[in-house]
Amino acid sequence: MTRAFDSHDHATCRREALAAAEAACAERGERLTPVRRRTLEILLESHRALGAYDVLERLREDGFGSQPPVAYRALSFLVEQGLVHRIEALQAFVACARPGKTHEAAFLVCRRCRRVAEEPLPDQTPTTPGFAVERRVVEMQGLCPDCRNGKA
Amino acid sequence: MTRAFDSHDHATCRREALAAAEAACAERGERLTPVRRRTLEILLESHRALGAYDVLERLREDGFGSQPPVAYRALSFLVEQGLVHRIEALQAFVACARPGKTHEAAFLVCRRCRRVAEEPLPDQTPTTPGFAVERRVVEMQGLCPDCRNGKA
DNA sequence: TCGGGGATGTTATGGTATAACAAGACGTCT
DNA sequence: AGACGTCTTGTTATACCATAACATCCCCGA
Repeated sequence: MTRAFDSHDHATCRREALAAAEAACAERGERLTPVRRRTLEILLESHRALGAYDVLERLREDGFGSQPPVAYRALSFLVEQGLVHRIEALQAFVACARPGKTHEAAFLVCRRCRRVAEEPLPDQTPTTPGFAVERRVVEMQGLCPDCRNGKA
Repeated sequence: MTRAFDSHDHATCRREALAAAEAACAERGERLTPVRRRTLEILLESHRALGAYDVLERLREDGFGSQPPVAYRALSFLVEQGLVHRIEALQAFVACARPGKTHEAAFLVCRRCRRVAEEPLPDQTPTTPGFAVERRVVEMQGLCPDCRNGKA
């Protein structure tokens, strides 16, 4: 499922992700309201990480509120539901490649095109006795195949 | 060397780290100027991550410049030299626990007290064919032993 | 002693994020 | 239907994080 860097049928990819998101929310009794849904759609248009203000601009164009909390709230909701991930090193957000269940993942982040692929996180990650790990941030920054070849 | 969460002789810990930093700079022909040295000392006072503006305030009190670039430039230099690490998830900086050679590390980051321990990074981290990893960000967020016990 | 490069300082500005409050939508209980 | 509580959306205002651009200074080598 590291489709971010591979050519694939993106229309289907998007449609499936949206359907999975709807199913996940329904199952949990959470509401995928218009702003939230549109925010997810915006992120699903590409496998790229977008800043909150990029998302906000798109939402404003679509007639939603134009102030930062509008975008941050929708993004927070989607992150809580595991439908979107925050890429710490970019301070940006990317749609989840495997929605449906909340999960942790490692990310391959292209510094040039900002596309992000998701990989499974090893069971074992470094720790030290007595430290209670709550969240694991694993991000590999570098160049994706296309950007290495100057294709993108 | 995960001393951040253990009691230890911190005066010695600090002194050794500073000596190692001086040695590293000397060897490379880099200049550990007064602002840079003071910035490192400030971070070495604790094993906690400090924001750039916290550092700046301390520098200003000590008679250095009071504008953000003063702190950011010193921090950038120290990060380049491997004497300080940036914690992406906190947008903050912590003195390196093993100065002397530039290296990558995994970090255990306490969300309550902001103390940070450094652990070796596994040789193997997730990737995908064709992706050229340039930098690895591995940060475990959670609660340190003291904060779990309400001690700190 | 005259450049020249690097370091330091400034002003100004831009990007990221949240607190606090007002108003609206919606289910539900009576 | 109407009253209530909760969740959601929207606003204003503000705080925090970061860097571009330019002036000055300092030190070293020619």
